Amino acid sequence: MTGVLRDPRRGDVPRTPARRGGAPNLGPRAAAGNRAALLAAAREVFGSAGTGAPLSAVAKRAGVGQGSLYRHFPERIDLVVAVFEEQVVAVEELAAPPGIELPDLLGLVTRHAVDSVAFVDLVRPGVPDTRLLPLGDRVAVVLATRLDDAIASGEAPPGTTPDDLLLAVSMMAGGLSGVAEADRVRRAKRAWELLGFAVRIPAVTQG
Amino acid sequence: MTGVLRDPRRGDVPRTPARRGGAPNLGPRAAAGNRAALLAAAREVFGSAGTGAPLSAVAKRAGVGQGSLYRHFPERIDLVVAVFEEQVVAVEELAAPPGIELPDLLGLVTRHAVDSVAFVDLVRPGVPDTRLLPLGDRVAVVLATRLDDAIASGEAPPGTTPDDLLLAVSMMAGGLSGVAEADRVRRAKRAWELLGFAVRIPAVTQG
Amino acid sequence: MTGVLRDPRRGDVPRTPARRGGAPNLGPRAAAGNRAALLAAAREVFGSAGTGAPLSAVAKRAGVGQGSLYRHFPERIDLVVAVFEEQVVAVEELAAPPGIELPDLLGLVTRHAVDSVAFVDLVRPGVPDTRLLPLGDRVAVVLATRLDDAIASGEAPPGTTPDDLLLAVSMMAGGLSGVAEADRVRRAKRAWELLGFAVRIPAVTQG
Amino acid sequence: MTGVLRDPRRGDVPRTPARRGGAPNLGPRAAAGNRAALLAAAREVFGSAGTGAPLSAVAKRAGVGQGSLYRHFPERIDLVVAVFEEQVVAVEELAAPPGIELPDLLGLVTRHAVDSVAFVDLVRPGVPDTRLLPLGDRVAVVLATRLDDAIASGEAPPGTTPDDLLLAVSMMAGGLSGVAEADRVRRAKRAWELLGFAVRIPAVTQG
DNA sequence: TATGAATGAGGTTTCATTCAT
DNA sequence: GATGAATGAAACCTCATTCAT
Repeated sequence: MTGVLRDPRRGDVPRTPARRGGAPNLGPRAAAGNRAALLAAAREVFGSAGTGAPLSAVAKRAGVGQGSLYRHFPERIDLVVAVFEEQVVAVEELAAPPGIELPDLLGLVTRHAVDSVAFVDLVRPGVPDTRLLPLGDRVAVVLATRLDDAIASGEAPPGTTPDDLLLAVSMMAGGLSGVAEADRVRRAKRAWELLGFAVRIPAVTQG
Repeated sequence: MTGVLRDPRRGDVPRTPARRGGAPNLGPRAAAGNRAALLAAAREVFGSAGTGAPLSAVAKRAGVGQGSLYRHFPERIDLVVAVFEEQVVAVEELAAPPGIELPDLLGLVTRHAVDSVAFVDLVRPGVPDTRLLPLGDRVAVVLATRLDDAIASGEAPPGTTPDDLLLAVSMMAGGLSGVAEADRVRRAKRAWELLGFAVRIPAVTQG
Repeated sequence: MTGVLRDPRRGDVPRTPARRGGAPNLGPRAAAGNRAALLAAAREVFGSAGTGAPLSAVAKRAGVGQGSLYRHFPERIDLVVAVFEEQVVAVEELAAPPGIELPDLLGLVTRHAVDSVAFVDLVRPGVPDTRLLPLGDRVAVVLATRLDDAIASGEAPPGTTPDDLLLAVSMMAGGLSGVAEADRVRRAKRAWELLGFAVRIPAVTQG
Repeated sequence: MTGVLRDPRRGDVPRTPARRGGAPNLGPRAAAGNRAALLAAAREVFGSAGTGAPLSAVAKRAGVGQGSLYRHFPERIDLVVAVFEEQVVAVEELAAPPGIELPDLLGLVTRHAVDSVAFVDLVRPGVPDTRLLPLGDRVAVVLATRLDDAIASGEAPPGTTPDDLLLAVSMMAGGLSGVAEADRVRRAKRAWELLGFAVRIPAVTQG
């Protein structure tokens, strides 16, 4: 009862009860919906303000209490990873059928980059956290499977290595950073032209 | 008694977020077991982190939902009282047979104090809640029954009053607060020496 | 500009300017006064709520912004140490003149304990932070200088060691914890009687 | 460029709280030197932590009071502009003599990008502040003067427009973001290869 | 009745900005 | 003109408590 330097947030200090009107507690049924809402909100917030955006903004946009955000995603990185994971999965799924070619894959990646400033963070090496690297690797693996065909058909420059693919993606994304929404697609297309890659950018985000 | 509080940041988080039907709801049959588990968990958590420890830690350690904790113990003080009650009962039971003497009783109380930082809360007057006082009184009553004999046999200083007994107990406990587990027993023994009381500390908590 | 997982508090997120009416900025001249006010506030807040009390309460009671508190005392322990340091210095100063005896020193320590629940934290070993130990040691050193005389004159029990002095102090303080203000002095006196020490408790805190 | 941001929690704290007359106030004579120190500090801090880094870190690294920073650069953007301006001037000066070619200019720009994460902010359009655009334009103007010669000599791809030059620069910078210091030059070189430009990167920042 | 998720108040800490000296 | 302290808004995170299932 008289501990020195205990965690001060735990202790003799009386807390006032929570819950005094406000949003109703919808119970556990809201869990899945809340998680989805948080992901969607994070996608938008991170997309426009970067992955360092205030988490309180994410919670607010999701219409969810701060505590719920932390229950689902205890650390910022958990949320970041979850957001990127969705996009990586989308790329992997797109690559599943055999007829898909590199321009389609680059196109989807480009679409994600156009929709979210934060996407660059995924494909660049040297990132501080270990859980992002595997995601970048997964993208690299998928892209690499179509590289030889693309070079053969002139849709990628000869001499392109798998590493170059990720470099090219981050360069394309770099060309978008700070660019107004309306100009992004045009800039992205020109970036790929300068790099000598063919791309087919879908109209809307798939998955 | 060790490692009671795991990193709380990792605590309540659902690993598989929308998993339905996680732990089996045993219904009413679990009630008695849950109550016991909560008490045991509270004894350990309060023992190492004080009676102000997070209740979520108690529920987690008991392997019980938060709601169940609140059903059994609507307020924090209910849980605190229940935990102390166990110890008081143990003292009373120890005192039942006629051959038991003051050093045995003080020894058991000391054992409780050594095992739990929170025990001081019980034996000191002026505590914010009124339900702790009767518990302290019950201890006082039990101890007082053996006081005269103890004085007569030199196991307590002459002139000791019943009030002094509780004061001495809280002094002994004060000498323990903040002391590492390993040193507690030694310190407790020296404390009783300084006070001039004989004690016989049992090896493990009885009851 | 697009760093992943930078410290989120530093970044692209626009901040709104501070300073919109409120307390006037009195300039650096307020520094010394603020520090003193913070110390006084901490003494009171820690004294009644323990050293784990909310720092915001300290800042508020001092009439000082949160930021100023952190400028002067970047971590909680800095404030705790500063508060205790004052009391230790007071004991050391009291001990300076030759005529002072152990009962006077114990009396001052008792006065501090009576005035502040938190004082126990200082004299007990095993405390998590390394900066508190030296303060406890300083008290021990001062008290030890008068121990032999005190034993010789019957003001301390024969066989008392310097270590016992600190144990006795924390026992006395333990006897006070949770006790209402009005009863503290009486309890402290009785505690010292039980321990067999003579004390002379001053009427008000010196220093 | 390394270890720019010391632990901020230890930062502005007064070690000796009430010490009067700490650093000597040199008065107006310090003005020019302070401005230069602030610029140098900002270059390093922004270079490693981005243009959103704490201004207090800049002031501290410059060894200058917070107030002085605000006197010289009332808003963050003023400091950002001033930092970039230096680099633009360096490019312009490099371009002054007639023998200089596009690979030299791109090389200098690349050097700046390699040395500073924040350089991307300059060459991308759509940046929130209007005062960065002119700087980007000045770079564009300078680069454009050598474009035709570069195309003619095969040092730039045929069909490159002046706009493409800035896009290419921001792409190269995008390829660097988040990359460890040691790998930057290698990545930058490969980026220019993918883009089909010749560059001559100087060993150290000029100007 | 048990479960476990939701909520939000309140504590901590940082940092942009102002201002007396 | 320089200094360095003050201020407070806002972000972070925890945890007591409620409530749908």
